[in-house]
Amino acid sequence: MFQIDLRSRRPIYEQVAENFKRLIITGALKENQRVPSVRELAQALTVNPNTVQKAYRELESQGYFYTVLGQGSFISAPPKQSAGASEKKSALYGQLRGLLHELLYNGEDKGAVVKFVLGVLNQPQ
Amino acid sequence: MFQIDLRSRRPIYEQVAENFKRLIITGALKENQRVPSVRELAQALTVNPNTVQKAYRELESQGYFYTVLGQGSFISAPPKQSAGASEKKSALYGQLRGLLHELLYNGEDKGAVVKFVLGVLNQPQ
Amino acid sequence: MFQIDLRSRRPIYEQVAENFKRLIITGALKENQRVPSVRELAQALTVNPNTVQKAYRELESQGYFYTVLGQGSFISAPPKQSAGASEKKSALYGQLRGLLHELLYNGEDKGAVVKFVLGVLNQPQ
Amino acid sequence: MFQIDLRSRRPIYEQVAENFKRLIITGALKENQRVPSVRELAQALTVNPNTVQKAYRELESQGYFYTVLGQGSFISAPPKQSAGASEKKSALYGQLRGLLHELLYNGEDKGAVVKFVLGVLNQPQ
DNA sequence: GTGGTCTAGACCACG
DNA sequence: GTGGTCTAGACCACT
Repeated sequence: MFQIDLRSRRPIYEQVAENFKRLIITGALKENQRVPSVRELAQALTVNPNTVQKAYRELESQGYFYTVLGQGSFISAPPKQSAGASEKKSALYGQLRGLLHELLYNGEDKGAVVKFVLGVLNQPQ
Repeated sequence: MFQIDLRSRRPIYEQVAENFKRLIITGALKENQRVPSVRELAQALTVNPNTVQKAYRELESQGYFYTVLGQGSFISAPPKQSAGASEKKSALYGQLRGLLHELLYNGEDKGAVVKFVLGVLNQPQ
Repeated sequence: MFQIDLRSRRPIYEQVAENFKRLIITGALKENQRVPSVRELAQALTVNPNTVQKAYRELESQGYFYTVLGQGSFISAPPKQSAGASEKKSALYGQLRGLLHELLYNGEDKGAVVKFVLGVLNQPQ
Repeated sequence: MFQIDLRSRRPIYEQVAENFKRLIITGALKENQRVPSVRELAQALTVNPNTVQKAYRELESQGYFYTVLGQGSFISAPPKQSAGASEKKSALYGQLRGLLHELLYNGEDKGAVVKFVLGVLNQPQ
């Protein structure tokens, strides 16, 4: 499904959660699709089941997963426009600003950045 | 100078370093400008001098600061275009792609994103 | 494992790091081998764990060690031939030139130096 | 005469001493040649006279300089073969071994190293 | 048990 | 006064 880097300073459970978020956000995992069970994934990644469990709990609490008792975990629908959404989006915009500044600071050409952004935004989901 | 969140899970020294990086890449701190002494900043933030020291040390090892013995720490010049730079830039582009996807996933309009990006890129440094 | 000189002007953490580098570049410590835990080594050297930690941290940031959370620190693989490598090698050559001049200045015979160099280079790793 | 790097972590007085040693060892400064006065050199390098003074003291105590009261400092003759010499040479050989290992560890070719060493040793002093 | 963070407080070298 | 080192001791997150 994906690889985790045991050597990374980042906790494994965060890496697992991050990977799921990425797959969901990019559309690789669709709404209501079933995800592997904790034990299956733990075995596949050769990590402790507790670690995967922790990742799933986090994903569920952040609204990316939902769980049906006895059936497993599933991908949630994308968020509706709610009160908290604009708050989250402004946080994302803040990160985006920082990233753009960092690219410029590292000598990247503005045109290249714009081109890249347009390329990403226009690719079909 | 800036605020840190003592309650955050993020280590204090990382927050300090992150804030300095932000101020440097956005151009708020200029080349060769002196930064507060370890003791001064520690007092201002009400943290232990060792903690600030750790942040400064990291900033120095990453090339953002340089130190003159007995005189203090100073802002380094922006990185030259070296061989390692492209590696760093591709990492930044990877983060950028993820961020753009996340904005779209949260229902943000493509036009608004493009507008924001152009706004950031065109503002005078 | 090795000895450090508590009286030396050289910081303890640098001595520790230096010793590990020596063991790594001479091949005494192999890739992926586990190194003593911070606490173990601190006890063995009768220094503070923070001091050993600092050494390990530096070795990690310089690419000699890698860390697996909750499991310990390990020896990294030798560096790939990257762009920055030639820069480092030319620095080493500069030191080598100085060292050779110093040997000659101290009256050492050229033949003896050459013999020594060939001996070191040809010994099996 | 030479440049010092104020940004280096290395103390200025050590840099000054090191530079003199280098010039003496490579034969750029000859026996009995007069060196600049402390004040002259301090002005030329724009550093504190105390710092230059400290460097000169160190060079004198290590036998590279000798001082004639009221006339200034001069370059000493190369060391005769004394009891301490072999001790120093074995230390230099130790450093040499380390340097050679480090070059190999960084992927340098043995032939290139040998060629470099021969080149340095055969160049006229 | 592992590494990582933080504090309090002391001492040193450098300029 | 500046950064740098070190200790003792506490607490936390991860596996």
